[in-house]
Amino acid sequence: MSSRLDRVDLKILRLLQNNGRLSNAELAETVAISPATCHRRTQRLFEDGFIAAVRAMVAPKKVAKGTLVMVGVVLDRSTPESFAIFEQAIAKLKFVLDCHLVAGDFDYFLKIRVGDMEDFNRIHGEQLIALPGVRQTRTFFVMKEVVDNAPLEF
Amino acid sequence: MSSRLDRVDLKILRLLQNNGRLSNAELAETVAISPATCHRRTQRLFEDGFIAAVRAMVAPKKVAKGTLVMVGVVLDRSTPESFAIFEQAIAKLKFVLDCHLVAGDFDYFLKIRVGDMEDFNRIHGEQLIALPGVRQTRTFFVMKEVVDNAPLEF
DNA sequence: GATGAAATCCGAGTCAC
DNA sequence: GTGACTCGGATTTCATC
Repeated sequence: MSSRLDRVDLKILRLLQNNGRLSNAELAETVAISPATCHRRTQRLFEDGFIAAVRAMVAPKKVAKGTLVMVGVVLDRSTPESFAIFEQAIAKLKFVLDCHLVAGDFDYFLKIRVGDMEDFNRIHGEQLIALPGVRQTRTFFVMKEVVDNAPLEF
Repeated sequence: MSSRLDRVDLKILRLLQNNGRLSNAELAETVAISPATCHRRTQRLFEDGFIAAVRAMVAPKKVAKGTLVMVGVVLDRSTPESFAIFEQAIAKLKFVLDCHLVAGDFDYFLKIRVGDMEDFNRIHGEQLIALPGVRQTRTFFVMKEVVDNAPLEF
């Protein structure tokens, strides 16, 4: 099923991670194999699921999503049912970039992108605390994005 | 400098965000304009910085980075100097995907990807608590990734 | 079973309009 | 903004190891 990766595969993965628009010809030259082979290798990386997707990273500030907020969520009850219902509801909120079930003082951690603080306050009041089973939320406004979404190192 | 976006531009942005490998021809057909026009539009979106980058999303589990951890960090002192030194040091740690300066109970929030818990424990002991000015860290192991890195909605 | 050379075909990028 | 034209790359075929 999941075949192993050799040096060349890893090189291709890293190159495409840094620039998903590299042409097959450029890739082939950089990793020093023929275009035909490179094409086959790359195709296999997609087919075998090593590359989940290729995405254009839209600059958040350019589309009025310049404000980042982290939110810790505690539910009323820690039952599988509560979790399932909460997760279903979360999936519909498009401003939620991350939602992770965690061990510790919170049940969930959310990473949210909105236009500004006012925007967030409205969303918080109307949508977050209204989520099923939410006992409390703790909001951490991001004052500075030091590293956001760094490429995976492997 | 930062020109306005019309319907067509927004469509192109959203399409490329969902599939950064769409050819210009496919794009043009989907948004119902000529390839030449589409090409110029897309080029402009890059030049004007609306698309910061195009990246292949490598499946973390496939490259032994299947364990996600959120870490809250408190520094000894909340001075600009402490912050600057900490941020400089963080930038060198390749396993840190996110690092955000936040308002609230913590100074920084980190999002970290490692191979497994053992891996994290080593890193925590050897690298995280050793970061300059760190008073304490609070670790939140992610037990379930409900939503990770969802595409931006705009 | 993988590779690279060659051959075909299609899209990128540029032009005039 | 469109349509046409040219060139280079994507993709397939095939012989080879």
